[in-house]
Amino acid sequence: MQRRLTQKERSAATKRKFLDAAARVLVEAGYTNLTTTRVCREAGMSQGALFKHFPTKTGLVSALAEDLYKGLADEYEALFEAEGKETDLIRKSIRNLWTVFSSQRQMASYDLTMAARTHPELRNVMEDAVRKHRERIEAIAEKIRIRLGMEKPLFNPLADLILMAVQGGAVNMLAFPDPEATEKRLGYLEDLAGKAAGLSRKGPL
Amino acid sequence: MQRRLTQKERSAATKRKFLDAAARVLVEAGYTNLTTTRVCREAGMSQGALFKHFPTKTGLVSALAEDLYKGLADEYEALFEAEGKETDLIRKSIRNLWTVFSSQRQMASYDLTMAARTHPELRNVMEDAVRKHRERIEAIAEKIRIRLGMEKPLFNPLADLILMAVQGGAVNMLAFPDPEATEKRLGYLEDLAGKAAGLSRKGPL
DNA sequence: GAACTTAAAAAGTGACTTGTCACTTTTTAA
DNA sequence: TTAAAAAGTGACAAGTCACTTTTTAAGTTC
Repeated sequence: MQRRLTQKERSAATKRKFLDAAARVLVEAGYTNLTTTRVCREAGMSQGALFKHFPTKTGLVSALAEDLYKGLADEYEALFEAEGKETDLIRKSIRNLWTVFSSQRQMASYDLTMAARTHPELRNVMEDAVRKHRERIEAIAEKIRIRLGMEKPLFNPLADLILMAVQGGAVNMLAFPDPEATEKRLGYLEDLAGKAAGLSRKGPL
Repeated sequence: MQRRLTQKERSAATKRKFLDAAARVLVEAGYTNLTTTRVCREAGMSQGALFKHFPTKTGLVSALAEDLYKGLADEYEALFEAEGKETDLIRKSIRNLWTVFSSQRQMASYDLTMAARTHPELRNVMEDAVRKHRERIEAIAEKIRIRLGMEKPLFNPLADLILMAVQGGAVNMLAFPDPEATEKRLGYLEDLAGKAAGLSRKGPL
């Protein structure tokens, strides 16, 4: 027997339903097809309910953007924690980064990023979300640096480049998947990082 | 006195007008706001004229995608040719790549890329255009490799990584510009490439 | 449990979308 | 010169969009 929900719970649950539905629509159909009508259908709710909780479509999309980026950083942190104190940290960190940046959720985020470019209100929200997201990723990178015992002047540029490359690889891959080429390029990245780390005692790369 | 145009010329000129107008709309307003009405207004032509030359919106957008990618590769080739036999080829090649990949035209292409993800017909066209584009860029990379006298096993992974990183940097920059961070990261890339090239006589990186 | 408040559903509304159609103007060919 | 073909016009049909208004149901308070 299901206990009856309070208004607050009902409200929160409905909001969540809409955000999850919107994320699914975004992944499946892209921002072009992210209509309020479709989100409502996906959520199994009415238009009225949507506009009660998110007075404008921009409001919904902004909330979605924040939710997506929070989820991405959470996921990366969880993957990092799950590694424990294992060896081969560099390789695994790159794989983790790749896992996150090639996910459906990231794809949805890129879709929103492109939309935000010409949508000032959404843009402001996303600029903020992206900055916070980046800070969380950099915080993890710093932990990795300490574990590896690498110096900042060597590690930081390397980490920056790896992040750039993973992002570039991901945006390509998400649009036009090519698993073989992707795997090859990930290998290059791992080699580079491995060599650079190996050289760390002998001076900068 | 303006000489009369043949039908072929008239037709070609009009098509070009629509393609250029569509590109401008795409850059200024994004794919979300790329409507046939707006393209016609921008081109100073009627709706009927547009649909005479491009029977569907998808047709117009597909033609636009091909046109954009062709323009991007042309631009990169032109920059490469303009370099002549100068020194500092690596640094300049990275800058050239960056120039192309951070251009308005590239931004428009990314917008279309995201749209194509959930638009099968456009997707097919773009997959093709992107492949051709990549081949042209790789052909130039090969010329650079020969000039540098580097071995393929060293150069090709490096070039791949640089391309990935430039793409990643560009997609970030186009959406959320940060000239300072961008310049810093470009510097990292140049350092990496320079060091790798410098090591080429002593074996792989 | 009656009175009140909030949530959700149902049924609009007007603006905007792609694509069409009947018609005019320009170019070509005989 | 004239008939046919091609290019271009602009109003409009059919449908979808974001959002509102009206009605019903659920939850809260006295």
